[in-house]
Amino acid sequence: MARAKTAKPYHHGELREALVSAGRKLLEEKGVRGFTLRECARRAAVSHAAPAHHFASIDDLLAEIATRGYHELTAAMSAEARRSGNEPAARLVGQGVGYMAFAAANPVLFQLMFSREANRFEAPELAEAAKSAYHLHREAVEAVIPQASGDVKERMVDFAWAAVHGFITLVLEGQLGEKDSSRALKARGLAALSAMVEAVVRAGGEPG
Amino acid sequence: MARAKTAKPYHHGELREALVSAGRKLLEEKGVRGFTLRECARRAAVSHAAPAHHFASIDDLLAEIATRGYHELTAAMSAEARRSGNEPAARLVGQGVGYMAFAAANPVLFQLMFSREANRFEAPELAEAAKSAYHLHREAVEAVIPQASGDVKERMVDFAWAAVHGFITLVLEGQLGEKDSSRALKARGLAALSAMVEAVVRAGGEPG
DNA sequence: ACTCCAATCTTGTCATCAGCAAGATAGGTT
DNA sequence: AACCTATCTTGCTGATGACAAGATTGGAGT
Repeated sequence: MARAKTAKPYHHGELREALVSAGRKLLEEKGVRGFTLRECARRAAVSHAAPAHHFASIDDLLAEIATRGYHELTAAMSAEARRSGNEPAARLVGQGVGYMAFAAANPVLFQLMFSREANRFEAPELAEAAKSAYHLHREAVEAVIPQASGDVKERMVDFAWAAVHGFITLVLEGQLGEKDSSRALKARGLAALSAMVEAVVRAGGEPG
Repeated sequence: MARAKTAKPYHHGELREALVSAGRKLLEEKGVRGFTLRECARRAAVSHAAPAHHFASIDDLLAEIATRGYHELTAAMSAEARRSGNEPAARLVGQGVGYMAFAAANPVLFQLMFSREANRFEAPELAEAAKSAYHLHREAVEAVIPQASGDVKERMVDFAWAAVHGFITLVLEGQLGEKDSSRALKARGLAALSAMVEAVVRAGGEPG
C-alpha cells in the first residue's frame, strides 16, 4: 500500500547504527546505571523490542559501544603521537595527551570501557580493540628505552600506562582539581606526563 | 503480646547495619549494575519497603557503603604506612601497598568509590571520607620532598596518586597481567610503586 | 501503670525495565 | 508472481525503585 508522506516507514533501515549512536549519547547523559535499552529504542523512534534483532541483550549494545570507543581511543592516541614528531619521548607524551583528550571528551564511555563489567562482556572484538590500544602504548614506551631489558620494559609499560590512566581517571571522577579550570587541569596533566616520561627514560638508562 | 520463640520479631533492631552489610556482599557478588535494594532487603529478611526508612534511595545506601569504604581505605593506608617505619619514602611505598591491598580485597566497592556516580551522590560524609584519604596521601608525598616548592609538591601528589591508583585500577579491570599469579602481580605493583617513589624523590631534589 | 506518639516495618500499588513470544510488514530472491 | 527471511510490531512475564496507607513497637511523658 502506498503510504502517506508523513507515515513512518515500517523498516528503519539503519537501526543498528541509530541505536549505537543514540546509546552513546544516552550513556553520556545518564551514566552507566541510567542507560536503558528502551530509551535507546525511543530515541531511534522504534518499538521497545526492535533492538533485540540487532543486539541480543543490553550488554551486547554496551559492548558494541565500548568497542567503538576503543577504536576511537586508538585513533586519538595515534593521531596525537603523529603530531608530536619522531622523537620517541615526545611521541609518548603525545600519545598520552591523545589518551587523556579522548577520556575527557567521553567520560562515561571511558568509564564503561575500563569498568569491571565491560571485562565480562565476552565480546571478542571488544577484547581485540582493547588490545590494539595496549599494543600502541607498549610500542611507544619501548621506543623510548630500546636498550632496556625485557623486564624493565615490561615494568615501564605498566608504570607509564598506570600514570596516564590513573591521572585522567582521577580527574574524571572529580577527585583531582575539582575547581581547576580546564586549562589548569591540562597543565597538571602535562606535568604528570612529563614526570612519567622522565622516570621511564631514567629507568631505561640503567640497563638490566 | 508474647511472641513464640520461632516468630520473627516485627522490629529488626539493627536493620541499617544489616542492610549495609548485606549490600556490601551483594555488591561484590553482582557488581554495581546487579545491585538492587530489594535483594538487600531479602538478605536482611525484611520486606521490600523496609529499607526506605533507613535510606531515602538506592543511591543513599550505595553512598553509605562507599563512605565506609573510604574509612577502611584510609585505615588500610595508615596501618601499612605505620608498618613501614619512619623513613618517608618507605612509608609512601607502604601506604601505596595498603591502598592496593584494599582495592584488591574489595574490587567492586573500590570501583564504586571511584566512579562518576559516587561523585554525584551528594553525601557530605562521603566527600569528607574521600578527602581524609586524599590528605593522608598528600602528607606522605610531601614528607618525601619537604624541600620542594609548593608547585612541585602539588604535581608530585598528583603524579604519585595517579601511578598508584592507575596501576591497581588497570589490574582490577583485567587490563594488566590477566594471566599473572597474584604473587607476580604483587611484584609488578611493587615495581610500579618503586618507580613512582624514585621519580618523586628525583623531582623533589631539583628545588623550584 | 497508662496514654499517646513517632519510628519501624508491613502489604499493596504504579510506572518502568529486560527479555520473550507471536504476529505483521518489507525487501529481496527465485 | 510467489515466497521467504530479516525486520519491526504489540503484548506479555517477572523484577525493580519509589510511593502510599495501614499495622506494630518501644519509649516518653503524665
